[in-house]
Amino acid sequence: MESNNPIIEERRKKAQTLKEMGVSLYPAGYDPDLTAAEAVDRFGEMDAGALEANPETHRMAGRIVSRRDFGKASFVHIKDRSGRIQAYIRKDKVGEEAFQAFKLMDIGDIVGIRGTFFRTRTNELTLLADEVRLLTKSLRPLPEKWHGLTDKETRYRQRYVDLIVNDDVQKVFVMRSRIVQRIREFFIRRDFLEVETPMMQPIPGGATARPFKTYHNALGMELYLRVAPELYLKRLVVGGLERVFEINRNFRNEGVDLKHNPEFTMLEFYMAYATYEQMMALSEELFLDLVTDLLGTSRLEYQGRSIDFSPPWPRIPLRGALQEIGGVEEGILRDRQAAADLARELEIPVSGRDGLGKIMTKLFDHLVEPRLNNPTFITGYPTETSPLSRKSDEDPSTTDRFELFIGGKEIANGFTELNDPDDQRQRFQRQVDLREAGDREAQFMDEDYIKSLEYGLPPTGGEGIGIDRVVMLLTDSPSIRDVIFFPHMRTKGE
RNA sequence: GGGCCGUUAGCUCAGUUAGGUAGAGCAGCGGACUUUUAAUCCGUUGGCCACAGGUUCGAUUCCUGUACGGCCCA
Repeated sequence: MESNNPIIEERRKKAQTLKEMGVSLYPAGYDPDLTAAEAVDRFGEMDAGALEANPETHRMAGRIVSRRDFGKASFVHIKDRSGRIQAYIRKDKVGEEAFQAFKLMDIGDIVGIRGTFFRTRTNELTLLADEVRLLTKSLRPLPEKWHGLTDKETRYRQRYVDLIVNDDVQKVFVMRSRIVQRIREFFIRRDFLEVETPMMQPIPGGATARPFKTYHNALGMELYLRVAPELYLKRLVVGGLERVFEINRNFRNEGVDLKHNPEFTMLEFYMAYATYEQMMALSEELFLDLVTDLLGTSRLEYQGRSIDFSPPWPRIPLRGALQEIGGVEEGILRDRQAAADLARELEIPVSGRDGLGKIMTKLFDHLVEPRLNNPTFITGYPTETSPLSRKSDEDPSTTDRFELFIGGKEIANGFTELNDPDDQRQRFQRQVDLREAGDREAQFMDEDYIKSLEYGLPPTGGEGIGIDRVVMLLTDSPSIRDVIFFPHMRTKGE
């Protein structure tokens, strides 16, 4: 395809020459005994004299990321999983033949270097090579050292290049891994069981979203990629597992933007005998644990704004938030027509089948959500838009449900679970009616789930947290694509 | 889905004001150089200007469409 690229041609020539010299281009394995970070740990405090007196020899391996040549010597930086370290290769140390071979190695090649440590005149800890071995020949040129790779399309499509060149990228994904690990520990410590439930479901349930459809040949049936694990996890609570959580992928057939990728990672957890109020308290604990452990403070900077995680976090009913923060008059929130008129004024599309509750949530998304910077719970979601939540004992038009907003983004959604099978059937039926009226996001009737409720789901609190968005917050990333290794993009024709 | 913007060397970018078939830095290649770190110095190669049409004597430049991307809105 790019065989006419002169740089690649040049590298293939070098590879050929190396081969002819008897150098293997792709030897098997190596045996490094030290990483860059370990080298700094072990020798970072030693001064030039102490290092000189230290005869320890080590083998290190990594990719050459920079190179400064002299006639009979060269400085390179190699990069391994822990960081970068400089090495100094001298002809008189490695020998004539090896130095000839080294001259044919490029930025991008992966090498193994054995030697002792010393300090340069500029005091940089450096590995003085007595052996350099080619471990993998690289045929493609890397982006330049100074500006690096900034083109977003290339960064996402060729994440491997992004990772080689942009050190901060790896930091984001290391943080992502730590966040997930810390979340696991948090729940396991509280006697939750980590479980896995179907990603392919005959009836996609648990969230209001359009699913992806697929087909199972042997079973001869249509399946959907799950939009949420919720209904399966609650079946497990029916089965007596009482405290379960799952961290896994959900799939939603919707657009791609700064906050949405068609597949994303969700944490859901369910706790028998808990209420949505306890779930809110648990959320505060979880986030405080994450932020203090991983960032060392209860405050973080996100896109230039400071977010303070110190509990307790405000809990504001949806209606109240619309009035106090959104500036909507109370009367409008009692009258479907008035609310719909306001929405249209704000250029928010309203469908004829939207009830007052649905319109209120649309107004909320527009007027209030972007302004909730510090962690805030919004409660009292309309029953109409909450088909799996328990109705409030005080006001059956609302539910025992909350959403958590941080940094102007929806981060979590939790509620006291609806465990009355007859009520659940009616709620599903309402969704089915909406679907028949043309709402492609409406949910399906799930008879087996109702059956499970008929066996008895204990009073239970449940919650879902969007992991990608949490990672965005803790890594100060503006786009969800920055926290997903391979975000979805259109394939490019050749 | 709609609007605006972008796509020029491996990478980062100029150039197109008012049409005359392209330039820099880095990387590469050749040479000098055994403590550099954006190494330095001398020399030098490299382009289907995203793709397809149109206008024109002539298009990277103007027009239309397509693809992909970015940002904003829904």
